[in-house]
Amino acid sequence: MNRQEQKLRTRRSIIEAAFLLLDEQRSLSSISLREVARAAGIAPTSFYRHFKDIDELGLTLVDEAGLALRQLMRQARVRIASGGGVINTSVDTFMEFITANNNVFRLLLREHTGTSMAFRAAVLREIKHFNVELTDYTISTTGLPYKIANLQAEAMVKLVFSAGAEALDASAEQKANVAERVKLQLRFVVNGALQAKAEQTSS
Amino acid sequence: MNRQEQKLRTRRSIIEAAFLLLDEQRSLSSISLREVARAAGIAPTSFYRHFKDIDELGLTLVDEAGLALRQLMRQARVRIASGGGVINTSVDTFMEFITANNNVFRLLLREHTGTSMAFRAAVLREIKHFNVELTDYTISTTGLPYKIANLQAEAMVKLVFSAGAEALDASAEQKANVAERVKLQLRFVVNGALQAKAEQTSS
DNA sequence: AATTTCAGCTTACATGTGTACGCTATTTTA
DNA sequence: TAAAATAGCGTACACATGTAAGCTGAAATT
Repeated sequence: MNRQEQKLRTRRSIIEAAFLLLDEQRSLSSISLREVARAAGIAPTSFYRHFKDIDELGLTLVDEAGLALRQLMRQARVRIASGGGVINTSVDTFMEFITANNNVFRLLLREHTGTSMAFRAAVLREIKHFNVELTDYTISTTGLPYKIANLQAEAMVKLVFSAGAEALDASAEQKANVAERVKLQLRFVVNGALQAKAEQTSS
Repeated sequence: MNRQEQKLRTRRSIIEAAFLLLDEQRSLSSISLREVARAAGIAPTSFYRHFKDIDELGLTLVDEAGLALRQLMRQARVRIASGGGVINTSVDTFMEFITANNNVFRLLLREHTGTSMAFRAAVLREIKHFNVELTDYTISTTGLPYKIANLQAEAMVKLVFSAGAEALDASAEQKANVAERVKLQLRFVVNGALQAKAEQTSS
């Protein structure tokens, strides 16, 4: 067996072990090097062959989570193109993501307000992606001026993430309920923004 | 000096020491009993004379933070009564609170998505207070039907808390900027909700 | 075939943790 | 004034942590 291959494989098992540890009760800052090593089936000191720090592993996890999120966006865009309503489709896709990638979203949520400046920054970067993309989309489909489109997009992303947080540990019915509510709230925002534009142009 | 008095005083110093420890880099789950005891100027084992657990201290802190938040609400209500616009006044009051009680808000924010189910529940209870009060207020001032008023209130609280999170570690200018933006977003929501009511009653 | 590289291991140590146990000094009660 | 209660202390222990040092065997290079 190739050496690089094996190393990559071990690296993977470290990352996946870490994700598994990030359940309901744990955050990045509370998982220890030894614990991860144990779960990955390697000696504590072997960890250093792959990551300088446990913080470096943390950043890697956030990046991976961001990647998954971007894939989600792409998926949502495809679905929107094939009809169904932007808000409906986006929220549904998001909720599916949360359900399927429970720990991934939990990581982003926790570290968004977590104790590590570096992790917070990394998560913020991912959220910014959402804002930018949604702003562009809004401008191109509704012709809203940038400022309003951007405010709208930011508000929508915040509401969806908040709803995600609520839905994270909820039952299927509760999730459906949260989804329904946030959809209505998003419509408030969209209609309010449209109205703001009308007022602005008529003055 | 009275004995109860002295005990209360020590208890206070434990609580305040803990709040001081909860700066930018620390969360409830990461402060240790010994650390708190050290900062409070007592022996580690004396801690148990006041709290069963360090978790019990945690819950106490969340409760105190919630109390401060409710005082904030009262203050906002007084200010609103003396004119200035609901949204403007509320957001400004909130931002002042965040600035003055930095660590208190940080605690609520962190534990809202934190690792302890008990802490999360405690924070959610405080947020629910906001929702209920704002819903009632909205119904009484605008006559919106309960469902819409509630959705609106929930969305507004979420947006304000998100903005608070953004403003937490920001400069004065950045804070002003965040405040301005969230005010506009809140207007989107309010107008959107009004429109929803109009549509509902006309159908 | 000989040499170098290196992923992973074992051992070891200093440090921080929660908390059990029992003591002391002072206040409170009887 | 004698007895009981108790806030706070010092000591002690078992345990987990991060990581330094050096070894091993297999893969890669020469």
